[in-house]
Amino acid sequence: MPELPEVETVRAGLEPVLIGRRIGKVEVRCAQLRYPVPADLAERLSGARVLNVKRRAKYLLIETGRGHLLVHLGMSGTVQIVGRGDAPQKHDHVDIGIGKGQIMRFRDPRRFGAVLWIDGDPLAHKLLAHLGPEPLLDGFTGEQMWTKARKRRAAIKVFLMDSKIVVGVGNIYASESLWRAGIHPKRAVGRVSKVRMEKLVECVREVLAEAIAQGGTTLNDFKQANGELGYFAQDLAVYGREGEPCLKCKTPIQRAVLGQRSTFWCSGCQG
DNA sequence: AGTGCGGCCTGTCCGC
DNA sequence: TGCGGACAGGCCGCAC
Repeated sequence: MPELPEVETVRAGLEPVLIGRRIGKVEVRCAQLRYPVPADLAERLSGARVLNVKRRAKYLLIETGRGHLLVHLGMSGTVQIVGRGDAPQKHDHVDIGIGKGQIMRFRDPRRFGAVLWIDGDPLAHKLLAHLGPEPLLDGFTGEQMWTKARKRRAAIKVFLMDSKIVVGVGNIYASESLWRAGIHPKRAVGRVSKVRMEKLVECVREVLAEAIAQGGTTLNDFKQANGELGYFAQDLAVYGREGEPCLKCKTPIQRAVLGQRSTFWCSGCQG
């Protein structure tokens, strides 16, 4: 489910609730996620104070006085703040007591997500150490993208979704950004000019920022930390619109599978 | 080194 | 109504 805007929306929702709270009871009902939830999570976490709620790529990093709790939402994960009396449902795998009768609850039907503990510097962790730049920060530039694209033949859309190139751009926002930039998703990345790469970087930034402003994209099950839905779905120009008219030129939107993922584009606007 | 694919899971929807 | 298959927002690890 969640790409960067969705994870950032969750982060922003958790931040004011969690900072300063002391972690209480930790209950792991199902430890078989993408990676096993550490057996000693409760003993490491219980009693720790939350200092910060951070994000790197699509990873949530909850900083405590003892270390970091890493949460990844995978395809179907949500994190909700609920009351202690709120009975867990089938896929509510991890509950973390946060005081004031509240629980931070991790739900993930498909179990592609992760809940891990990190001692020391989280950026040195194996999962985070080799990630590319954050798309909304200065390290993400057309120049840098263009340089990395030299002599590569991969499709620009697949390249854009490579976390070593840039993080956080998933399947929805890759199609959306390429439509805005007027670049065909199948174009070999080594044949995209520097100028068009700069345009693409600008479009990625715009799309992500607008999606964050709308609270993310809810297609099926995405929810913000407070249970609200995300409203960017109504602003999607190509994703999920196969056969419908392009918003700019009325050409029917095309769909194909690229790198095993559904890809949407307008053959009129994207050369 | 770059590329392409299998696999991890459950739920939903569609055609027969 | 039931059943098989395709598909779904992510991403690691492995072959070539």
